[in-house]
Amino acid sequence: MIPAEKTDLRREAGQRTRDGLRTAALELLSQRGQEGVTLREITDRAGANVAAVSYHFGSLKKLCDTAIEHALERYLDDKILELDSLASTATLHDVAAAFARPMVRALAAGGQDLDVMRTVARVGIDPPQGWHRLDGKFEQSRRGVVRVLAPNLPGVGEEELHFRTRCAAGLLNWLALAPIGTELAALSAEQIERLLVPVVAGAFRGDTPADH
Amino acid sequence: MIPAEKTDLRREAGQRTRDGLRTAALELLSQRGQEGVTLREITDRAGANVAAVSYHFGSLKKLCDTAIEHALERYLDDKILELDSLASTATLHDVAAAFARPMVRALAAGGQDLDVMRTVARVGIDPPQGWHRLDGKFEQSRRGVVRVLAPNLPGVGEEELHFRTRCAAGLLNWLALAPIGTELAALSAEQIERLLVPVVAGAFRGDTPADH
DNA sequence: AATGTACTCAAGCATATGTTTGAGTACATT
DNA sequence: AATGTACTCAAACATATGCTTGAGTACATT
Repeated sequence: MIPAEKTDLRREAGQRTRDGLRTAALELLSQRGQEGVTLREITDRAGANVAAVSYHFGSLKKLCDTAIEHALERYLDDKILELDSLASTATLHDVAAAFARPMVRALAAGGQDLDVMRTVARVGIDPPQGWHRLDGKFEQSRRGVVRVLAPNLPGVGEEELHFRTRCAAGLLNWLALAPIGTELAALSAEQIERLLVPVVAGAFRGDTPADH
Repeated sequence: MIPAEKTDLRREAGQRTRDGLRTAALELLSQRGQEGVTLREITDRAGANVAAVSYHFGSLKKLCDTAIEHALERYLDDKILELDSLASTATLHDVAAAFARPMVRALAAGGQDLDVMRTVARVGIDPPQGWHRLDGKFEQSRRGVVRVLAPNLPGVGEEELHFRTRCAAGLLNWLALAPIGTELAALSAEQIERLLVPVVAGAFRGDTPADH
């Protein structure tokens, strides 16, 4: 007799409700941001009762926090995995491609994957206070980029690499949020990558008058 | 007797109220975006009565539209002026510097200049429908960039130049909105420029494996 | 069969929000 | 001085919003 295998239909229904609310919240957060989300719009979309939010999450705020944190973790895990797959001999183009790939894939795929990216991008603009659980993964991701970037750009200081990394990340986030991203979404992942990776790589490399 | 020189104190007071409301609206729009702005917060900040918004602008929506359009026009005029000042012999670095300068100045100056940039950036994410009055200036600005960019990048197609221009603009907009912009604001305009222009120029130039 | 548990639901509550109203004030015009 | 105009203001209104309540249902445990 293994308790874990017991299927309590009530708990399953509750889990479905929670997932539905979380997904609906993510969708609206990705479109309108934290300020533009309303309780009833979420519950309507999820086919749930308004009271379900208080019951399962405590409040609308907590539901949004949960949805955002879930999205952030998916994003960071994806990004770290992509960077870790790089060999130490990775060229600048390889680094830029790995850096951009999660966003490229999300743009091409659309749907929930893109909702995740858009929500993460919005959080980059309006960062929630009092979140520190994912700080480690954030730092891990940043250090990962600088680590594989540095060998390709020996003349650039670490501080400047950091700045360029954040610029490149901002550029990708912008694509997720702005209309140009929607235009890109009509293309295939390969086409988006061909267009975008040179720009990211160029931002990493930088271009100073002394180069010529 | 010149009617234009008559000072009707009532009209002057009304103009002050309008300006105050518009400024307060811009400030809040730059911080929270269109969804996060409330009537009473604007009127409180402007020291005006709630009815003043309906009286002078018709509705909160129209006040916001006015504030946004005002900001957009200031931004576009500034940008076009900066690009027009470029000689035909401008280097890639010159182009990038001119392209980034309005944002660099706003970041260094802060205050209302930065509010304008932030609001413009937010509009880039959530574009208002039914606005076409400034379409011409928008196109003028875009064509201006491509025009001075093309001689520096003979191997890159016009479509790709357009894409890179939009990426670079997105990068700048991101700086205006995200916390990294606030961090930059501690620096002088020269320091920001030294850090940022190479990144913008690099994004323009692009970087493909064939280059090496 | 009896009790408890996990969840759902319609209705209601308090507050926040955009807008309107009608009176009132200060200035300009005649 | 009398009338009209441009504006301000406190109050009220209707709706939207987040949240709670108390009853009700379906399942699990004993």
